[in-house]
Amino acid sequence: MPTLEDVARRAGVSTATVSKVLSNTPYFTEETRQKVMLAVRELGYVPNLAARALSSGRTHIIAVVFPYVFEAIFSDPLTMRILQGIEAECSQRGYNMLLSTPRLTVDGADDNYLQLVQSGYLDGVIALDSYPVASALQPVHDKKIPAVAIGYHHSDYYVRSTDQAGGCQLMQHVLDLGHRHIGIIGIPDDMHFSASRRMAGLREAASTVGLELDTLPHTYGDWSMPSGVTGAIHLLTKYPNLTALICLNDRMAMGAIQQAHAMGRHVPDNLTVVGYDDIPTAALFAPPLTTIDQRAPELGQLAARMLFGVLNGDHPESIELPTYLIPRQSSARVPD
Amino acid sequence: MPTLEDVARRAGVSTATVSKVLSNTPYFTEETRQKVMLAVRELGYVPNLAARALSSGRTHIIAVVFPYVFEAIFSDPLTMRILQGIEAECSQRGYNMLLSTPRLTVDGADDNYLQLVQSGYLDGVIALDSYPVASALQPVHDKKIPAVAIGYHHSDYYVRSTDQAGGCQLMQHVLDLGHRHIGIIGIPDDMHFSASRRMAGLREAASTVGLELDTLPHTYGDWSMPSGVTGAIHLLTKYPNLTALICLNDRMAMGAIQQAHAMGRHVPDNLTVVGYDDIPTAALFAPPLTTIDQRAPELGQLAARMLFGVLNGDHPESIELPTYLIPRQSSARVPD
DNA sequence: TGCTGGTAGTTAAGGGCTTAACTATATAAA
DNA sequence: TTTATATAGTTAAGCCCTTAACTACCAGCA
Repeated sequence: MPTLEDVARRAGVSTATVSKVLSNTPYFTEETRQKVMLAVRELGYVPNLAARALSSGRTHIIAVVFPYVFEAIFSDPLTMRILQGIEAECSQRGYNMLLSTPRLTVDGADDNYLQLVQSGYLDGVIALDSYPVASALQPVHDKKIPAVAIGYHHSDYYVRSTDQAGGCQLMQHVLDLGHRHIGIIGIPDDMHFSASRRMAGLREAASTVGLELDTLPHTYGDWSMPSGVTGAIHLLTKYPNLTALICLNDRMAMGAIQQAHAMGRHVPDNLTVVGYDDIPTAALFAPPLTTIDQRAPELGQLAARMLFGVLNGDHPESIELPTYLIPRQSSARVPD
Repeated sequence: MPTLEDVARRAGVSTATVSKVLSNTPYFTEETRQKVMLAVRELGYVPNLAARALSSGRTHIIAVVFPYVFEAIFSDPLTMRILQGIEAECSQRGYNMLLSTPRLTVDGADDNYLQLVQSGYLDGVIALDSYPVASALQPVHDKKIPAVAIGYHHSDYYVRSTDQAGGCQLMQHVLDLGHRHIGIIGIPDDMHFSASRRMAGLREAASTVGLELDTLPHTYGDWSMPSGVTGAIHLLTKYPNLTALICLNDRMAMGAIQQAHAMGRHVPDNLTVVGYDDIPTAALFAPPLTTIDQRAPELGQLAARMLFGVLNGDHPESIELPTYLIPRQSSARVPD
């Protein structure tokens, strides 16, 4: 592989000149530029990124961090949509995405991840940071690496969805349809910040009609579809008079609907079920799912833009992205 | 940040000793090892990966390449499952995954990708390489970087699913249920190798009952759900006597089912629809989808294992992974 | 004329690690 | 006793690039 020196020799200039021409520094004659570029092309020169990284301290790699907590992060369709948003920005700016999935426990992240963060390999980090158990960005902040959080752990820069408002919209929708016997399939409060915000939203909306959230029948799942099934069994058996089920994500809602059907309840005639996230499948489900769109790709895209802003020395404002109620056929007016 | 030299000074040995102890070279007294490790711990030393890469030529980074052709790769749930398999192996071996999504056209891949491949950043590459338009691994092979293909482009090492056998199983299932008026929603042959293999499988099975595949009504989609809707409109309108629809992936099948319902056909009583891939949603769909499981996570995992084999100087055997028919409720015996 | 300041390019010092080549000692074999 | 060999550690070159500091030149101006 040709090196800078080869190019310099061929172009009849110093390596410094080549380096500077390539990084588009001013103060060079057009002629020198041409000479250098010609040599680069003739030799098929491509800079060695490791050398560049060592010498300049910039790797052009950003890490995208999806912590692994109680569930493989890859089973969540949201992950991909966020990733897609980030990818679009990175590829446009010539940055590379390193995908890291640290195992996160109360003791913090695993050693592999810690090493990676300390290794000097990363120009910046974007992390899904919403697990109360620990912050994936902690070691990143300690090392003073530019970082953007998607979520609720403390970070100078973050993007997040207005989860509380989303929860509020969802409950409001159900209440507007006349439901008062409402069951909740949630997530343990200490598992996920977004979940507890959504719960707070539910509580807020419920209180406007004098309903106390904590008195409503509720159970906990783990985001997965099967846990929605289990949750529905529990609630519908114990509280057969329920007319609506609010689930904190779409996959649990889909599980709940499936189980409701299996138990002879018809959705939505006989039972309203709503979810959260608007994953691609939600629209295709039978019945199509009423849910909250939290604009996941935008979340990723904005996080990436913010990070590049920080890398350029800016101090971008953190962002809260609004949510949108997507009413579909899984929710209906309470039967008289 | 402490460097090797700091550690060496503190431990009272040379930098070479530290380096070798850390990389677990033989010929050191237990005492020296302890001294070095102690100094490492006391200083919180973490090797600088860029320096290590520059000097050793190994970065501990492998690229996972999902080319971008006519559809954002992130909209395919398969992608994630493959990624999951790869991730499991990498994290276990302390390798990092760089996610790259080159834009692939007849002129080859985009410059960003080409640069990345040439940059010396990559110890190895795993690529989804099934697009006839171009091979994402071409530049990787040219550069003699160890690589494993998931797909059909030429590569010394590859894993692939037995797509033809899968197509065969799918058609056989439909034939066994007594269907003879069968419509196909496929993919243009020159779009995707796997798709054309699956078609070959359909053809093979059809011929065993004297049915000529090319005489069957067929149309083309692009893997997406909406294209399944369009395909179903086309086929069911023009050929109302069809009793079965074979779709080359699940998303198109789900679109087709949705459209069939909209047109007053009941699946499966009135129309059998089958898909391919067994994406997570397939089991949750209404009705649950009969499909082919191609073991995507294993595909990823095996590819990663193979790559690490190659990196260790082995010459692993390429692998063809069998497919499994998953009969569910979207297919039924042809009505008399 | 002498000075300032902008333009064009060079020199050379790192950046932090790996590793080939070497030295030095202890042990075993001849 | 000498020689070969395994063990234990060191020295220093090299990986390829960036960049601070420097030289050299020229135009403009008091």
